[in-house]
Amino acid sequence: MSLRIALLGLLTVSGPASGYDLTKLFESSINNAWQARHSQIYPELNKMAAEGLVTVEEEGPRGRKTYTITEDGARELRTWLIEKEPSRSHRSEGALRAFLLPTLEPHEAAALLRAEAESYGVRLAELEAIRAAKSSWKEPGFGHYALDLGIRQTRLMCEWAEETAAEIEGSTRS
Amino acid sequence: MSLRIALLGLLTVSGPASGYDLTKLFESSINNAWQARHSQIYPELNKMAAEGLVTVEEEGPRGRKTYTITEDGARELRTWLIEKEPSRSHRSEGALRAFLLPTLEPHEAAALLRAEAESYGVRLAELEAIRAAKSSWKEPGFGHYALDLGIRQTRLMCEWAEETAAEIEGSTRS
DNA sequence: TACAACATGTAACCGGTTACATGATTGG
DNA sequence: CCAATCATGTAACCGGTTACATGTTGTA
Repeated sequence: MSLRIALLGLLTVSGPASGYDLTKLFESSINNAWQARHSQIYPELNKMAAEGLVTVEEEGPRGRKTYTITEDGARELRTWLIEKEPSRSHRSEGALRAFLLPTLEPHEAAALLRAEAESYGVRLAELEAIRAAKSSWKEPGFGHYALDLGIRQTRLMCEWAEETAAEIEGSTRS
Repeated sequence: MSLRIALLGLLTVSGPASGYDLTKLFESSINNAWQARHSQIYPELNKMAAEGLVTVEEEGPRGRKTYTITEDGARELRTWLIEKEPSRSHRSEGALRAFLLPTLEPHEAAALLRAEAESYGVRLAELEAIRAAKSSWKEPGFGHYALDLGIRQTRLMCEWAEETAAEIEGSTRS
């Protein structure tokens, strides 16, 4: 159900857009929260149109269909955000790796964590660059909160990996 | 592929176990990193047995099959941990919600965040209780790192929600 | 003897990925 | 004219969830 919510959200903020536009928007904006390929987006838009959550207001060249969110669609989005309590269960490859660390030799686990910390560090720098680029920019709106959250989470992973590596090395060095 | 990795990890640390045992172990240990139902676990164990990653050493009453990890299985786990670089893409309902916040009125967004902070706070207390119960306990091993990471992540969400609510309220109150 | 817990499986379905397939328009 | 990009779709497959289905053992 979350895919359609994401699409309704994008349509709310971007205004009318085609499936093609939305596919690119997915990649450029919502990417660190959710992902979807065009092969999933197109059929979903058709389903939503059939259910009246979006409408095709105009058809352009190359078969382009421009979708607009309807009142029903906006209501659906709002209801999901406010009334549906967030599901607690989630999958995280990072957490799974954390869980499996003790199956390795301590020096291997520490090395793995150092490498992970390194790569989270790189990612953190990328995200901070994006924020820096946007801050001197117009509307403080879209993706702002999600980006802030993403930066915090990435920083956390980076610090956790570093500290845990140190902890493992510390308790081994005796 | 991660399901089989998780199963191999559990078999490594728990020793030989049945599908039934593993299903319960999933719930009680690895739960905040990954989830799986018995309907997924049983077929996967059969597949892994066919591929030689685990073996059925003994069959007990009620058709109970006790699986043991093989050297091939241990190698598979180790290789995955060390050689496969973590996939960066992940889905997070929490992050999606963050992204969608600006589609709400500021006062609604702030209220939503307060409620989320509240529920993350409850969850945080639960996790800390688990850690406290385990700390005065035996082996500092299993689930330790994953639990620590889970606590940090939950605390982060709690703080982020609280601070973001305050930020939104602050910028509105003019 | 009845109920809870043990124990394993299958089938239908849903969401997501990869790959296949097609064609129109624009710019160099 | 050719290539890149715009633009939409379908089919096969995979991982995961829900529900269905069945039978055994221990214990109150």
